[in-house]
Amino acid sequence: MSTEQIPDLPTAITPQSEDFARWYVDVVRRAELADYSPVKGCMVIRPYGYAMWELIQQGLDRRFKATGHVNAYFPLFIPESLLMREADHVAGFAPQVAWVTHGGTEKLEERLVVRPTSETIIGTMYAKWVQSWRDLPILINQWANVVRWEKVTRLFLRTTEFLWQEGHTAHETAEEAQEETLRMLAVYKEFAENDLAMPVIDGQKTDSEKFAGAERTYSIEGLMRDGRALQAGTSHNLGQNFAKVFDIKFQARDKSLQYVYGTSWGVSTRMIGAVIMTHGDDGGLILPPKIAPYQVVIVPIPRGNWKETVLPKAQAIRDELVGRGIRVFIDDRESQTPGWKFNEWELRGVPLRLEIGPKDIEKSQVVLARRDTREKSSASMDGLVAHIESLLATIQRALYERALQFRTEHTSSTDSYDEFKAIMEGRPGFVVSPWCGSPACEAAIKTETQATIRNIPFDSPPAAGKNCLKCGSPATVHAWFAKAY
RNA sequence: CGGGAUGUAGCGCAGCCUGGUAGCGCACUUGACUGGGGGUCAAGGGGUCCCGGGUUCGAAUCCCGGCAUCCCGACCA
Repeated sequence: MSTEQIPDLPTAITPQSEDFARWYVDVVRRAELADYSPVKGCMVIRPYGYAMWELIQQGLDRRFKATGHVNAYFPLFIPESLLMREADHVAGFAPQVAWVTHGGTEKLEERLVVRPTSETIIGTMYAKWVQSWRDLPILINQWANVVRWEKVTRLFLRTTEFLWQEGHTAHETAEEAQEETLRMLAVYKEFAENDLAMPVIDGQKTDSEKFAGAERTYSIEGLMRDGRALQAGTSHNLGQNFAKVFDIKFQARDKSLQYVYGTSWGVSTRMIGAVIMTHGDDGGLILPPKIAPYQVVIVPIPRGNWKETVLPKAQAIRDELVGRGIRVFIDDRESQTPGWKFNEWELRGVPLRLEIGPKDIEKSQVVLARRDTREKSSASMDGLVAHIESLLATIQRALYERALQFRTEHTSSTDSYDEFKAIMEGRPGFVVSPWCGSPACEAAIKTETQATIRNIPFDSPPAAGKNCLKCGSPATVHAWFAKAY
């Protein structure tokens, strides 16, 4: 079996090195993942992009169910008085909510907000549903859209309306709530690494970056190919904050009246943006097989009476692959040449392309082209399905390894602020540095370098004996800094 | 909300300085030949030149006002 490297060809896409932001938009639009809409700040998720979201949903939903959660649906509208109850929550979200003031022509007695997140409305319902410790825990997830009136929007990363899931749980004890918070963060990490092939740093957010109304916030953070970090998921331990405000009380085993301990956790369509920027190259999108709408695209080579010879063979292969649960598309359009299709499907990130023509049929083989390595090789028809299955698994693994290597190469550590500043100006990425825990130092670093603390990883090295990067006083932890989206 | 730029065919742009029939590339339609890395030829369709006002015989072009979008900063999944 011979292997050859596919030659580079110019695409309609701005190279990453020239302008990463533009590369990103070019890819999203040319790959037909999403498009701008006439509505300010809102995008249309096109079928190809939505198929990715459906695969992400399936992967996560299966994991949520496996950890005991069930799905439900709560209203899109939240009365003003509910949103306003929790002080920190109000301060965090009031500036960016959309208001509904009229129903038809009539002015509403009480304004409604379009949910920016659902802690308040769900908390209100939990107060009705919980009386006894026997009613706990409540483990509910919701797949929904939310609206946040952001000033700046970017396709998938930050739009006025976006799709997400939000889990909201209520527990008997603080320990249980903390376990749940960390359990779901671990689910996110495992999903990101296994299905998205995106290595992430899991850890705790600093106070200044934590969710409005939470006691503790945790996140997973990925590193994009331009060296900027992206928060890909968050999990919050709400303590008893919302329980006290919404009066979610239960009678405990010792007959006393107690407030529940809450958590909430979410990931959004932003994950699609994360995948694009973790794996993509100048040829366009590169999709991990597990979330690729088409894992294999078959391009039949139209020659002579190909419809009688090549096409049936391609269809037979397709049927066999589909029978094994592989997502396959035969691109038998006559309006495009094979070369055009090769480029198109590479641009759209399909992990594996299968070419089959008269020459292959003579030799009882096909040609396989990997998107990640851009290698082409021939493969025998015998055992083809098993070969493709193993290749897809190899690609999935290779993408993760490549992303992990990129992150390792773009992670440094320093105790010196001068060096820190130099790194942030030059080759960006994660920088691990000792920090005293003071919000003032954190804020000063952000102002001076644009870098923020992404989180404090669970496996962060001990900081005993170290001094804070910024102020020089004794450090309490090693924090992971980066410029972020 | 501050600083900068840009609005011309679906997309990317030229034309504007120096006013005179609205163009180019890609895409699209029809047909033929093609087809193993973005094919060739032929024939076509498509315009509120962002909006409003002004100057002028005549405005995409000059002047005034507005709006929108994008980029850079402060807020964010």
